[in-house]
Amino acid sequence: MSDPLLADLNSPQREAVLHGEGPLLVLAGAGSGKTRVITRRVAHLVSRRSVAPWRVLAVTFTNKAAGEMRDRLSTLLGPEAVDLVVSTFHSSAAMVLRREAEAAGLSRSFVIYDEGDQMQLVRRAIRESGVDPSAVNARDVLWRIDVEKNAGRTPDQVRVPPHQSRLAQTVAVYRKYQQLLRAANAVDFGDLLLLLVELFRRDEATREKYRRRFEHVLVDEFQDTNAVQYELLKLLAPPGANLVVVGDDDQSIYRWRGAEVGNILGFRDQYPTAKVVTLEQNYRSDQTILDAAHAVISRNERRMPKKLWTARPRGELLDLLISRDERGEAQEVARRIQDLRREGIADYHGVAVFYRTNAQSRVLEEALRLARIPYAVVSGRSFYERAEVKDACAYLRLMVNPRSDADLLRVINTPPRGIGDTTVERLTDYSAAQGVSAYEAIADPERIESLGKAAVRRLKSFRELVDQLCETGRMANDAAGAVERMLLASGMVEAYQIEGTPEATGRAENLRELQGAASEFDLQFAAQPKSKESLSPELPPLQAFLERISLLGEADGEVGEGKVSLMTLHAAKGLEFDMVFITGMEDGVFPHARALDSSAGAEEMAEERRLCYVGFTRARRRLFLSLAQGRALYGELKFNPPSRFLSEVPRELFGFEEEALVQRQVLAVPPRVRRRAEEGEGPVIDRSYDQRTDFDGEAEGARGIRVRHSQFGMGVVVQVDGRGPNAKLTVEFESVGPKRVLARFLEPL
DNA sequence: AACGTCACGCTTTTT
DNA sequence: GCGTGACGTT
Repeated sequence: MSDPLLADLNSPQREAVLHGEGPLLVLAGAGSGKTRVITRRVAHLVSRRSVAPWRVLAVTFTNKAAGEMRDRLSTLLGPEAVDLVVSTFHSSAAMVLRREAEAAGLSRSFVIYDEGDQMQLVRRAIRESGVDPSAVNARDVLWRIDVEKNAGRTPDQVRVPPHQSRLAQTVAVYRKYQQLLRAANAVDFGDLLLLLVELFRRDEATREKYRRRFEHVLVDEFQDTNAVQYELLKLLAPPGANLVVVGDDDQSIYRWRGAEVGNILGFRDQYPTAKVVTLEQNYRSDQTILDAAHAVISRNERRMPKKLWTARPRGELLDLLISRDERGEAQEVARRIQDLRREGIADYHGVAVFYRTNAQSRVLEEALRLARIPYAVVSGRSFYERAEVKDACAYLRLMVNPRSDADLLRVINTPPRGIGDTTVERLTDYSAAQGVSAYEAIADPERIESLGKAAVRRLKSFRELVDQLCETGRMANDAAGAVERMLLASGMVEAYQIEGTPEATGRAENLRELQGAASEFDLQFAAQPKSKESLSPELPPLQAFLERISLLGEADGEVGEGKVSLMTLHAAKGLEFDMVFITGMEDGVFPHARALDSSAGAEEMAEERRLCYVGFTRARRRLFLSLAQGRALYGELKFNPPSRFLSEVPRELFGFEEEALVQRQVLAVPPRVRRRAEEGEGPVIDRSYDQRTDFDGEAEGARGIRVRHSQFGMGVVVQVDGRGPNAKLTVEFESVGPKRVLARFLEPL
């Protein structure tokens, strides 16, 4: 037992690492060391069981996770780690698709379209598929296409029941959209997986080739896999194969992106021989935090039973912060952060503030700035989303693949060169009618009869520009040089310089930054050790760079050094902090109003609850839960009740004087609920009874009681007329003074 | 082609 | 309450 790969593992972890042949499901609770299990297992396979590194495929969801795993494996294995295939679903699929481009019906130089390109293409597909443009909405259609692709369905596989003309139209657009993608030699993110599934289904020889190659397949965050991803895994690893999936059903928070918790819950149905190992020892949080998390998550019905425990002490009690409104909340958070720092309990780096929706970040940022607390919003994107950067990328992709209509149309008049909407429309009409790409159409613009002389001339000169760029692209032996020449030839930088405004200067700087990113890439690319077993096909530097920026959002959501981190609860997954603040703990904010909607399925609420579990379990030492009594939402002031998740946490886990809060009339503890609470099992805030009918028969006695109205907030009943839910009450509100309202719109506190 | 204005609608967002 | 997209005006 002196093997250093095993020495510091607990017994289930070791069991997972040492597991021999066949499928394995590792149910890894939050903070239970799952990445450690995967990396050790891979290291063990290679160094103790003589598995060739290139026969191991480890798949993750994010580039960041893949990068971390690769780093850890390099440390464990040294140079041998180079041959391991550690990458995201999408990039490994892209690599295989490029290698097998012909069989998959693609050209090897296909480009990958992002959401903006997709949107543009959908709009065009709507126009060209003959469906009534006013009957469909491009956003909805794109969403639906994504859903179908995530489910693994091609247009032909979508079942349209009779009399569903709307769906039929959507499918027609989907079909056209696919044609346009193929014509442009482009794929979208969904295609990367779907086309590979199709290829593996159709072509047994190719499927066998990869089955043989990947003797061991390991999947991280398995709870987030969607139907196509699972299908791909099943094709690659038939029952009985060495497939190791690691995940936590309780942390499945991407259902709306197609993730299927059912994949992990039902894994044993697909892989009946799978061994199951459950990791429940948590190495991150104090017990109090784990107890709170468990109290919330255990209310979900469809989950694998497990309960985290720690060898660590109980730790501090939870803090509940209650503020008047969202600005008060932000100030309170800032104040607490300063306190923590002053008392030497935490440094900025160890503090994170989470919120349910991005819209909440603004007020928080303002308060932190005012308090001079350094912070960083972890969003993970932005740079590659800027218009000028996207334009530049469109040029780069054109250099590799001029048939890419989305890219060509994007930059045909960027910078302005007198090719207006009318000309573009005539061009696309022509190219659609002729069934050629826009690039092919402008080879000879005279053939487009509808065009005037000036337009023809301008299109010709644009075509020359594109050809020149393609030539440059072919000759380039590094990405940075190609970017530089593109920036010059396209006139982009020049146009911004002429404009001269501070904004334009900023844009020009961003373009330089892109060039900088390219040179950085070139250095890495040159230094990268290449093995002949590498899965990634040999790509010219510019193409490799493009592949990288298409598949890699940005320099992954960096948690700033010496800064407080601000992020959505979703973005928090996988991270950990000493101190965690979760703001907006109100029904309607978190859980989100959409999950509260009675028309929403219970699964929505279950997912919010999992999100809450994710949020809680990010905290190592202290967890601050914060709510505002009133909050500006969509431009109007809303008074939402405290989050139900708060009431699910046992009261003894909170470090406050309940009486004081009741006196401040912040916590609603109606007498009968209080009775249960005093018996020791009740929650702090219980609103499980139906408040709306609570005035029934008691209306006369309602005078003087405190109520809450969803619009007017807190108030006191001063007069009662009538009985039951339709009784008219006069209420003195704190915010707006006296109002007459119906009892059923009030919530007694 | 650039600007204005109006209406809408509105989580989360690994790739 | 704010940003986006669709339309209309100059």
